[in-house]
Amino acid sequence: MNTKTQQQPGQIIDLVKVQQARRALPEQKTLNGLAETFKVLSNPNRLKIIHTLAQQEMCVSDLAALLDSTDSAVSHQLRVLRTMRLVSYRKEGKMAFYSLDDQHVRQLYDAGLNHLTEASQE
Amino acid sequence: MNTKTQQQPGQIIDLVKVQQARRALPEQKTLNGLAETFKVLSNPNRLKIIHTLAQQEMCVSDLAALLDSTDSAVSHQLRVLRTMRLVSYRKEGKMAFYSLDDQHVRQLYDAGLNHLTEASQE
DNA sequence: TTAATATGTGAGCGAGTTTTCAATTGATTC
DNA sequence: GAATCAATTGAAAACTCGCTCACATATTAA
Repeated sequence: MNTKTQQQPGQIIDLVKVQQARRALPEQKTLNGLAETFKVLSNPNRLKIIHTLAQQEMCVSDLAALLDSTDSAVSHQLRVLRTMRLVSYRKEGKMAFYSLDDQHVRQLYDAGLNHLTEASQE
Repeated sequence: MNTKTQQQPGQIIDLVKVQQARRALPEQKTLNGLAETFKVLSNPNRLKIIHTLAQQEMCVSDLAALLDSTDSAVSHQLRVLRTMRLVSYRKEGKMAFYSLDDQHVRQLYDAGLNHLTEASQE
């Protein structure tokens, strides 16, 4: 009659393997944090910001010029990075000078660059 | 009249700094590739898949059970990973056993985990 | 005070992503 | 053959992202 075409969970093939794999996984909270960290690095414009601010501080309008973007768009991106505590800024008059405030992200960025160049050599 | 409230490019403050920063940036192509690589790691379920397949092969329905997801959703994710050549699989009867096929991603994943745990210790 | 400039913000739109749903394929079993 | 099962697929729904636009805020200059 109407027993629905079983798009339900699905059958487990090797229960022991699944249980063992589940134990080997990091906590969900950890994975979420990790995904968030990678997500912030998953956009070319944010990568440019991170790359640049790792070397020197820069104000919003100069970043906008560098990225061929608008002040507003950059400001939105900087808010994301600020919220994640990856950048900090100092105010000078009407200007805000941003700089990178997290070495881990910087190292991940470098690791990514290295792996990319290594991978392309194969 | 109607001179629009200057949401245009915006004024450059320090031209030299912008030019110098521009020279220091990697090529756009490189940044796009880098962003792509990080994007694949920006989802908790894909991280679980990568973590698991780095240690052992597993079939689709067991992965679905492990992720508390459906066979279909997992199959879609695996197609993404397959397209990026991060996983490969062998067929055995009606089952497909997937495994990780890219050490770079694995290393980036590990680097991310390390940095996350280091960061939380501060 | 008025104007100009640098930055910040909320709403909303279009594009992209991930899941769901329904159906299909290919292998196995009866 | 028909039934069952693992996996895959295509389309649409649901959700997320990054941008633009219009406006707000804050500082400085006239």
